[in-house]
Amino acid sequence: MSAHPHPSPEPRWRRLPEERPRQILEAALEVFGERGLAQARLEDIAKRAGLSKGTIYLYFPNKEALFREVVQSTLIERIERAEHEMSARSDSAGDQLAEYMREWWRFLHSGSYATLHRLVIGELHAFPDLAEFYAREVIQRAHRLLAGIVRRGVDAGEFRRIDPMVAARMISSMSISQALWCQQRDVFKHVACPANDAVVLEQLVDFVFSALRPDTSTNKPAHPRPAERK
Amino acid sequence: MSAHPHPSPEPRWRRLPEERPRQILEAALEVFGERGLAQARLEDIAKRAGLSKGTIYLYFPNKEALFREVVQSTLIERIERAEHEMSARSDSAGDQLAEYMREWWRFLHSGSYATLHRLVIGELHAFPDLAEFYAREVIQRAHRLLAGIVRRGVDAGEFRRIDPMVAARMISSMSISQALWCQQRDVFKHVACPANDAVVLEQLVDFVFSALRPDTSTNKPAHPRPAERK
Amino acid sequence: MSAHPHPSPEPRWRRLPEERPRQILEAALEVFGERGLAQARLEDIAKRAGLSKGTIYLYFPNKEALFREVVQSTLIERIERAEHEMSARSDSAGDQLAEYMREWWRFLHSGSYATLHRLVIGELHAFPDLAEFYAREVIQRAHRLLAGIVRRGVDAGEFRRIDPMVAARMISSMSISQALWCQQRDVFKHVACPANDAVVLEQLVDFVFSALRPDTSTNKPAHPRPAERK
Amino acid sequence: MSAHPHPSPEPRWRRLPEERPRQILEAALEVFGERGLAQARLEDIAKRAGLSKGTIYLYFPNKEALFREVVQSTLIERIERAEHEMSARSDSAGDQLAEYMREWWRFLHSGSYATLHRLVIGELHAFPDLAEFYAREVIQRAHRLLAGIVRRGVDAGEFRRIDPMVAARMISSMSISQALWCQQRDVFKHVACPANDAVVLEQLVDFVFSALRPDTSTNKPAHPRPAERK
DNA sequence: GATGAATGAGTATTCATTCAT
DNA sequence: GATGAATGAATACTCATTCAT
Repeated sequence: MSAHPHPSPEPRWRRLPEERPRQILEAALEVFGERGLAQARLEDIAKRAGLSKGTIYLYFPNKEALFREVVQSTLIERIERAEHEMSARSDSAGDQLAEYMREWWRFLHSGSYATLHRLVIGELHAFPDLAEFYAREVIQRAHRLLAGIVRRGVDAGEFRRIDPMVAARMISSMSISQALWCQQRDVFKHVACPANDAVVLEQLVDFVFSALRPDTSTNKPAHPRPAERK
Repeated sequence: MSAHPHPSPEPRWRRLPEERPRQILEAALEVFGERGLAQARLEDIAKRAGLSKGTIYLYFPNKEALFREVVQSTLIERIERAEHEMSARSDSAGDQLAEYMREWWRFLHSGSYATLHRLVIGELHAFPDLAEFYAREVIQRAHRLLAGIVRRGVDAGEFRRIDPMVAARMISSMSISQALWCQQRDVFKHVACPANDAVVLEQLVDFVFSALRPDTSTNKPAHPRPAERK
Repeated sequence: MSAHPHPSPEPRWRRLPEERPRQILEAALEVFGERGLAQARLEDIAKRAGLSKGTIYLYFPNKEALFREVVQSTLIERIERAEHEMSARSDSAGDQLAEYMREWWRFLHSGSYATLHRLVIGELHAFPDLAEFYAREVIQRAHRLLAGIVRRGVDAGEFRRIDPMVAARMISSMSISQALWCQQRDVFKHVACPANDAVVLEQLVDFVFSALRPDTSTNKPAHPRPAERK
Repeated sequence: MSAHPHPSPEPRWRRLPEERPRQILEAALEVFGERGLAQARLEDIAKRAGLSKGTIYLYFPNKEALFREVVQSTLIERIERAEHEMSARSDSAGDQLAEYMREWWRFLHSGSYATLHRLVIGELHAFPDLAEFYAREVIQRAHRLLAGIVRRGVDAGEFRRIDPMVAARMISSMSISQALWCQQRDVFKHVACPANDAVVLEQLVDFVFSALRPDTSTNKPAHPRPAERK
């Protein structure tokens, strides 16, 4: 669903120009990522794509539509690529969970994810639809996958009884924040783990598995119910 | 061409110049939050503060400085207010941890936090110093507190042996993401917990306590080590 | 004729404030001189005069009027001071001419003259009346004086037959330009005489006396009449 | 919202982009001349050039740079044009001097010279480099030429012994001031020669030749040395 | 009188968008 | 299709002027 050539109703598939939209989208992602939506000038994007300003308008009706396309098409592409690389599944839910967290981490850890996250959050006020798209197509998708694995683990007795969707939310939320911190270590030096990013992943996996490990005693340590906070 | 404070003919006990900076900062936070830095017009901020354009320049040298001030001063103020409300401490580390998570959640859950988070992340490219400030003064501060509590819990045997800073990072990272999802439920409806926000907090607490509970059985369910880690 | 206190018809002569207008005018001359009319901010003038912005408006209706007053009153004052210092006259026209050129040079050479000249020329487009005032009250006055001296010299046979007004114009025009060059040596280093300013005055006097010296032979060197240029 | 080059519906053989800089510079010279640097609105300049505001910025980075270009390029162009018109030289230094003074007068007498002079003097405080440029490229150039002619005249015995540079300075300084007065007769009516401008030139030439004529009698009418020169 | 906080008209500058070539 | 010169809407910022105190 990329690129609107003109108001004309998609006459024929362009030959070479078929490459144009992708060129433009890639250049746009870079420039939007570096300068933000408002500060990115169409001319810079054109230059980066090796085109001229006017050409962009042959493929996208305006800057806003270009921005939308950049976010949506890049997210989709990255997600699909990530899912494609999902390695063959092991048997145990535990193994699968660890494997998936690793893939997920690799995805989150990429520069383009960090860029898109920033753009989506930063323009949430003007493009709530993009944020929703991102939530639905990226996070929710991960949630479903994670929840499925957890459910099997619970059913198999590998994990303690826990609402699989809750577990999925916990896992993804942790991963997202920390991947961002690691990805932008210079800015988040005060909060990111000082160690190697691979170590962070292990810490995440470790924490999750601890939280999911079955109760051997009955002594889940009672934690205070907030019931009556004054 | 005389000065019109308002079109409305209210004489109003104007002239509380000590209040001006705060008035302006509050209006600016609102407008920046609604439109983003680039789209926020100084004139709108002025109008919202009940002032005129020029007045802003009596207190802030330019839009960028105003933005910085908005972010920094609001963050500080909110953090201080939050810490001030920290309730008296219970004895057990567990109780304390739950209490602190509750406060932290309340803070994260506020509209102004969500707004600031969005602004900081969205302008990270242009104002990395603000993001660093946010990381240092907000997240790192929480990390230290959380880590302290966890350490005591570990020492007291309430919690399993875990690096307190790692635990702190896990707790804060989960909370931050999920608070954001809850805060903007309409946009993140696909990923936020469909239940009440208070329930989310309980899920968080529950998950954390599960992850921290001491190992009674065989130390820990072996989870697969990433075979190919080079 | 300085200062308009208010639209009110000059009620009574202010006591101390009588000093205010002068303070302001002096400060204004400085600031206008340093920055030019457009770049001079009323606030700077006020600060320099040790007053506050609003006070200026008690004495001058607006910036333009202040500018007019600065130019006119300063010119008058400086001219009057200069004429007052005119030394006692000698007998011979030659002596008188040299004396007057010296005084005139001293006047032109002062910083305030250079400043006023710049202001008047620079704002000629907007304040032609000021330029006319300057021409009339400063240059024309000098012309009359010079012409009178020359006339006596011609009558006495000290000088050759020459239209006294023409001679006056020659003398003043040379002096004005060169005084300006000397006054702003740093800028006009390429055209001002490299020697001491006193030397320049001597060169001027010398040149003028050469031009005025009587014809001993009849051989005023014939110079080509432009009559029939191609 | 399409481009309107003019309100008038002339299709006009637009698109001569090579002409743009000149068009703009000419319009700018006019508007700067009429209103001064500060009061000249870029939009007026654009309108006068038959362009729109934004177009100016395709050729000049900002108003200040445009102003610099206007002054420098116009000065250079006018000087070169003037020198180009310098008529073939006669033999005698006297003839040459008169001829050159005529050309110089024609140049000084032009509207564009007067305008530039006003602009340069008026903005001296903000653009001293322009004044220096003017001094170097215009006045100094004339000085060199004049001095050369005078030197030959002195060597040939046509003129009295005089430092040629001093003579050059005298000649140019007189000419500049008086050309300005004549050029703006309405403003300088009190000081400019009431006669025709051609007459003024003749008076100048006459005065200069008188000053340069050789001494036939006792060397020179002693003029009073400033007694009190310390 | 004096002050200086507040006002808002006025403009330089940017850049998405158009369209003649 | 592609280009990039031209356009003009949009806005940050300045500062003369006002007026409540």
